[in-house]
Amino acid sequence: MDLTELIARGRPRFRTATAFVEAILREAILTGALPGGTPLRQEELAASFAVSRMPVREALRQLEAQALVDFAPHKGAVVTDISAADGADHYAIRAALEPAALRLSLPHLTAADFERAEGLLAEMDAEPDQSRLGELNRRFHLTLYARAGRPRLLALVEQHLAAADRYLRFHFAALGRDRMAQDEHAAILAAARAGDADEATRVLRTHIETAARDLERFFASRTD
Amino acid sequence: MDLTELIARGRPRFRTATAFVEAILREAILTGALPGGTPLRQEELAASFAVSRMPVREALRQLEAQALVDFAPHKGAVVTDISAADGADHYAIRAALEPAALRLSLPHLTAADFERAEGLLAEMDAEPDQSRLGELNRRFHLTLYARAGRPRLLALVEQHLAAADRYLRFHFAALGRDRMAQDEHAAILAAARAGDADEATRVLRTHIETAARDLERFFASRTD
DNA sequence: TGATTGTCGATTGGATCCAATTTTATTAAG
DNA sequence: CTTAATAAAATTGGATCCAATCGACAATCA
Repeated sequence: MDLTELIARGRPRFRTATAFVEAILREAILTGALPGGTPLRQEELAASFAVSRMPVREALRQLEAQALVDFAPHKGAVVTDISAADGADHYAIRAALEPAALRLSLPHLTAADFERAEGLLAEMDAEPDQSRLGELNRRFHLTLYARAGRPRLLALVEQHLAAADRYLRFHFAALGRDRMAQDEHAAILAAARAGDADEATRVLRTHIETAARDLERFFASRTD
Repeated sequence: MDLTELIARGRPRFRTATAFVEAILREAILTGALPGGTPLRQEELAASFAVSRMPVREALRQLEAQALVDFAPHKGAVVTDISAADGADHYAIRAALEPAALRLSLPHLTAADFERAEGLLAEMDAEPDQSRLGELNRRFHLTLYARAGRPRLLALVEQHLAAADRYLRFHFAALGRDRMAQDEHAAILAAARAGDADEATRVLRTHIETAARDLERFFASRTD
């Protein structure tokens, strides 16, 4: 288990030990540093974080509610496994939520927002580090939804965008970065800029559903 | 604070004290027994539940992740306030998720499922107790989505359906039970039975959006 | 030989205790 | 009388300790 790097920096950035542990663990799970199925022993984690078992326990509880770990009474916590079915589940949620968020947000997007989104696309084209692409992709999407004025909806979208990051590496493995759908991103941005909500949400939904199908195909070919 | 009745029965139904506390608190919040804004003192709750403060803390953490309580460091937990904005947020999420769930579920619904849904509508017509209507309404909706085969999506839908229950009482206060949209429910069921996914999801979305507008109007008239 | 039961080790769940922080009450100054 | 500073009380965050439960392995019996 290689959490030491993540732990080393940024300890005092957090108000409470629980928040600290929770943030680092979530990061580790979403980036794949802690793969699905990894058992999370409380004492071991507590030693790594140099805290007692209690903040670890509370952090694990919160991660459980976010569906990032599975909790079994007296058995312990395990990093939620990724699977074809789970991936399809996440993408189905994204396909439902994100077009709705975009539709609400679009009328209130400013020129500066579009500039920022376009900048993020350019960054993605130039970014060599695969692990940072997920965050850029997330920020691009969230920029377009940011003006929806629905905090809960946005929190849900952000959560499932982050969860989808766990599957992003499979897209790379299967298709390479060329297929990272930059053209689709550009099409979404263009339609949004033109104020065409129907077209923008349609392209966005297709974008997400295409990614879901790619993922499904990858898993299907892998089980052979 | 009147939790004693809820606490008294059904203590040994749960495997752990944390699960027990969490279930009762969620029930109390969703039914309105604990109104929005209520501060949740750990020691006080621990005494009520006859446990120590620790299971209370873990339960509160989980409820925080479910957006039912707000947590502030060193300040404590407070039952999340209901408001026009928050209600609109929940209904926006429902309007996005539920049609998607219905569309996935519809092709796999059986005759028995439709029977069950119809039975629930009949029960709603006959039910005099307002507090049980929320659960019946929830079960009607969930019956239609149950075959979606997407556990996470269904869990999200269930969570936000339950959250919407907190606003159901306002519908009663404003419109009375006649306006409880039984005709809309019947229309959704009829379209689903006919296998018309487009019509069923359209009516469902309208159903949710109408409820959202009613709620908004009620809040608007209330602030005068 | 195979199934069942019992014991031991490991791990989590829960309780109590202490520390840190916030809030409230109090006092002093303007 | 209001306000600022400060001290005391209340409340939460974290650590340590004990109890309960689960898993594995061994011993026993059919």
